[in-house]
Amino acid sequence: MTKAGKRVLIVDDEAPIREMIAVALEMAGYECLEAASVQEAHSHIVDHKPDMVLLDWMLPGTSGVEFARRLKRDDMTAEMPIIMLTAKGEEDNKVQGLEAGADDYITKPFSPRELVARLKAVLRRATPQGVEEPIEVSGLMLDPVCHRVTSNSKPVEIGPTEYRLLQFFMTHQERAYSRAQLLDQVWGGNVYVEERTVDVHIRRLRKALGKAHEHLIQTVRGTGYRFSTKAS
Amino acid sequence: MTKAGKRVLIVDDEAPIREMIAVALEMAGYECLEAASVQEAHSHIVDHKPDMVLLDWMLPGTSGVEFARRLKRDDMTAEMPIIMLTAKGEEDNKVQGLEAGADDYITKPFSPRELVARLKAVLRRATPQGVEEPIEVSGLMLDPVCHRVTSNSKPVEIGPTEYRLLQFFMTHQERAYSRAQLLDQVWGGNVYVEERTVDVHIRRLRKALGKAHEHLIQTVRGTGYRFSTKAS
DNA sequence: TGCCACTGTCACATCGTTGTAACATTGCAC
DNA sequence: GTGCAATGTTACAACGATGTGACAGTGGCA
Repeated sequence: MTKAGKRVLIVDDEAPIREMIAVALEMAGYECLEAASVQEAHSHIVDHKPDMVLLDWMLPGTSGVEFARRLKRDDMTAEMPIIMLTAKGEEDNKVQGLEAGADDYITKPFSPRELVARLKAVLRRATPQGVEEPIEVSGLMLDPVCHRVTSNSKPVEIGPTEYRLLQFFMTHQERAYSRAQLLDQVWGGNVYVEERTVDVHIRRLRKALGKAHEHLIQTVRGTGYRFSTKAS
Repeated sequence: MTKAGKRVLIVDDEAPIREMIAVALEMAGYECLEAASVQEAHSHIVDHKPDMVLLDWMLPGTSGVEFARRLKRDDMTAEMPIIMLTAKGEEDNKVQGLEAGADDYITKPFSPRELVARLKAVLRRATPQGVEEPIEVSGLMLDPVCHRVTSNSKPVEIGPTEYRLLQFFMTHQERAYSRAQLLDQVWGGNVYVEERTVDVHIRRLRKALGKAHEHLIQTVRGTGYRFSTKAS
């Protein structure tokens, strides 16, 4: 699953565009499914469980946005990353698209290179599929299903960013990450945020974890941070 | 390498613009090279091997796109990230630019802040981290991934410089290095520090390693130091 | 509309690290 | 052994990196 090319479902009513995208993705090592309509897309999703969806804005019948919203509402597909495609000049749609739950947004026309890059970024960010097990480290527990964190059974109140940060750390223990890497992994590749912002969120996270567990997040001077149970 | 300011080549035929960009980047800690033409750019690339290129769309002679394409075709420069600059209203160029291999695309006028942010993001993405294996020598272990050193499984507290020094030694065992060579390799070529500074850091490193492993760092009188498992 | 949670950024405080000098010790040549 | 140069050791001030609190902007929600 990690090694094998991920399955990407391409939903667009124009065959040539689908084809072009498919070729580009296959060259990059992805496996492609194509759908011209929402109905077709739906059956592909049920049958083949793609790892992500490339969704055109304009579709006959149900619009792309509506479909995206539907996918996000359904438990079965809520975790599936979506990239929306839209024609030039409809930049305004961006907001709607992202609000509907899309993970990224590309304006047509786009280069294959850009497409693959964004797709990679989105997939990288996407949480591993399947049943997500709670992670527990010496009394600190993060439950992805309930989206909840407890420290020695006491609930920990943290914002979304701190949650993602903690989740990343708990799924990548012991390893040191630079601020830049954390921005990539936790914030997403294409945002422009100061590196110092990471420090602030680290601080917030530590504070929320309290004395019981703040030591798990270690500063690696001159490099970044690390989540580790071993003393530094 | 990571720490040192990256070298950025600015290619634009208008001197004031180049200058403005250069000032912004230098304030952000980057080293700038400027070129007014493709020819000039080319020789800069050959001579100074910049880490990335800021390329104006409009250039006398060979166009920016053409130059970008050329860079991507050449093995030597294929990996070099490119950000294209273009005047407002030429949005259509975006596709061509990205297809030519540009990694990002900025529309003039832009804020220095945006420029630096994007540049950072592109550089971040372009620097892949290799899979680095831990190195172990008779109970002394250095793990580059975790950025951690242990002596017989007990953590060793050292600063960044001592860490780099130890890493260098462990990847270059048995060989004697002069203070000058160590400054070159560990501190980086273009810094001026007293050679005696090396002695101090050697001392700090030995102290941190403790009796168990300090003997691995041997003094080569009249020459420098050596990391060796054999007794001197 | 106003409230509230969250985010990103800044300014300032704090702490670790760094390079250097000054002095102590060692080893070698004579 | 003596003298000298090389190296070990320590202390310290300057600097840079990180911690910390405050703030304004944003968007959701009642």
